[in-house]
Amino acid sequence: MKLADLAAMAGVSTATVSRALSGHPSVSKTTQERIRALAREHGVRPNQLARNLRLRSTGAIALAMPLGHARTQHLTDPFFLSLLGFLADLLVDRGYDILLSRVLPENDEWLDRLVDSGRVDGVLLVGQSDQYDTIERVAARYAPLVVWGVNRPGQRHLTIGSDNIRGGGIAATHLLGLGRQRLLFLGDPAPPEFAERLAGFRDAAGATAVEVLSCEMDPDAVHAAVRARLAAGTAPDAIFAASDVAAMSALRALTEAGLDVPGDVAVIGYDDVTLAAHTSPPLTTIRQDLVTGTRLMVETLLRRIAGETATSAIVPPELIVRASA
Amino acid sequence: MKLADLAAMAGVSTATVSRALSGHPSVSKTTQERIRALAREHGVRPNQLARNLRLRSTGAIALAMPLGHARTQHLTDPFFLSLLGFLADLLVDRGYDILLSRVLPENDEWLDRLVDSGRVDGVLLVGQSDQYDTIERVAARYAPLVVWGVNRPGQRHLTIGSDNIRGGGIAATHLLGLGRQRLLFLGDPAPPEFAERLAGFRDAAGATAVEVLSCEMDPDAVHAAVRARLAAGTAPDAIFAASDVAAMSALRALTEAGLDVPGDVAVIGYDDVTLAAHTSPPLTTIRQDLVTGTRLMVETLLRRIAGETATSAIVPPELIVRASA
DNA sequence: GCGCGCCTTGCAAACGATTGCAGAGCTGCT
DNA sequence: AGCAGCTCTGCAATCGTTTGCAAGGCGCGC
Repeated sequence: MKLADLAAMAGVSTATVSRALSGHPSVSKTTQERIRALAREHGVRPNQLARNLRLRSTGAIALAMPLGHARTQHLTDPFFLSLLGFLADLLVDRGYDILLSRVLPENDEWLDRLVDSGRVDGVLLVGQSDQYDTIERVAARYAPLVVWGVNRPGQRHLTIGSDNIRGGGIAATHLLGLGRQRLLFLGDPAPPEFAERLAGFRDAAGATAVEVLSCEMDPDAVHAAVRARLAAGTAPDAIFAASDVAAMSALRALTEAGLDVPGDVAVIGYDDVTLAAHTSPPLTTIRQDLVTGTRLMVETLLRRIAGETATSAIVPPELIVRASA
Repeated sequence: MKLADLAAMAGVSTATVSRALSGHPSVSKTTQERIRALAREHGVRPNQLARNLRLRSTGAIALAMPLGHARTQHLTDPFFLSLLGFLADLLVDRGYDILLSRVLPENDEWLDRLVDSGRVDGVLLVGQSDQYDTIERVAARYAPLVVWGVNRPGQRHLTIGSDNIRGGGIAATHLLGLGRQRLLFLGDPAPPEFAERLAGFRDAAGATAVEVLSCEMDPDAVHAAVRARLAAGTAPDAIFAASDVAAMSALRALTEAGLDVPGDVAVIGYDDVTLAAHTSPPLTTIRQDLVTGTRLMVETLLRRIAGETATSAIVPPELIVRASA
């Protein structure tokens, strides 16, 4: 049932109906009441699509995770899911809906399509993956875009993220403090955030060599990689995993190989997902403060939507010492 | 940049541009190529809103969780989040976007607004909460609506869900088999799925009395409720929690009270969320098969969108025995 | 009695796409 | 030459709102 139908029934124009329903002051109290009552009675609900088209605003925010590197990584990834959960709560509280969008960057148009589709008022991206240049290009012409990820010097697009270099450094320092000497970085060093974690790790390791075990971030792939590595020769005595999920796969592979954690091998993860506190042994990890981070993302985005200025921000990572290292 | 602009540049009508971009056979190869090239060069991307309005289809599915009972329950709830993850993967694979929608049922219009907004081609609901009647009413006039929840005799709306009565029964049987006598059901018995779990539990308990500790499903509330109950008098020797999250809160309260699980009190949860395997002790629980469940939801919904018939379905629950009971 | 201003309401133009129908131009056949 | 038939393109309506502008009706003051 559309406004025009109601207008016909009420014997007025659709213009009047529209104004009555939106409480426009220029329509008389009596007509307003009459139309309101009629609308309730017949269950009239304006088509949002038409409304959005006319108003050029939608009340929706797009949320996407570019899966450039890890095609196999799914939305079921715990880190993404909890980020999503926090963001969803915050946005819903502010009256926005969330468009969870399809992103498989087969070409460099995906982000253009998203921002130009007219379906959303702003875009939130989780991770830059291998799409840094695309994001940079689009951000130059489209303001309401905020990314969870790394911030490089001279970067144009707004990011909120944890200090990955620092986080990597903290991990290395902690492991060295435990007297570990054969350090191994586990994960895909290609995505920017992981690259920074590795860089910070190497930096703080100083003279101590860092072995890199590069693999896809999918749990089975990580598990297989670690198992192969353990079969290949002298085990490391410390593993710094690029994510908690990777760390958990490592834990499993180590246990299966009969190695004790942290006795034989210390393991440290990244993210502090909810699960990390419950693995056995409980995972020592570098926490990303998602409560603060997601709040900043939403605030920054809303500021940009309102046409105000905003800046990137970095939330400090924190070492959470549990039992695995 | 809209089609009309491109049309002006190319010296043709917007009609031709539209047809060229959509590969309509009635526009000549040469014009098609020329317009395509021009479009690429100037980054023309059709406004989806206008397109959807005209076509009366959107390529998006709404996903919502009515929070009638548990106002405090957030989207960060692990069960909802993993359901969301599975659904998102499935829908995205089929080319649909997901509109994660604001649902706070302050009145009984929320679902009408969602289906009449024109923004989605179909609606997926997680849980019926206290909105059973509303859902029933809307389903009578709106076909593409599928709900995760309970199925009652004579129900009109399509549901996919696990057999909660059976699940409750399995829990009771297992606990009685362990020789437990003082059974306690923990959770809010109001939402239909929880009510059924309790009913099945009671039924299978037979002559053995079942105490009900009713509380909000928010973790802190559950924890407080269990603590108060333990302080109040003789502890139960078995707890059946309405969800894994509630079970985990119970675990914490029991440990704090110096009780051993499962020595003093056996604990059994519901859902088998990822976390359940990693609590200490690992949680015995009733698994809901989400892989099958979500696949059925999506298939059923797509069938309804296509105008075909479809029926409700029930996936069997399964007892996962770990260490807590 | 007339004109001014106020209160309501309606007309019609947006918003930006898609598509049925008609017509323009061309070829080819008789 | 004339006409049928085919290929391509454009006109204009349509989807369902919102809103600037203008106008109708009415009261009131002079």
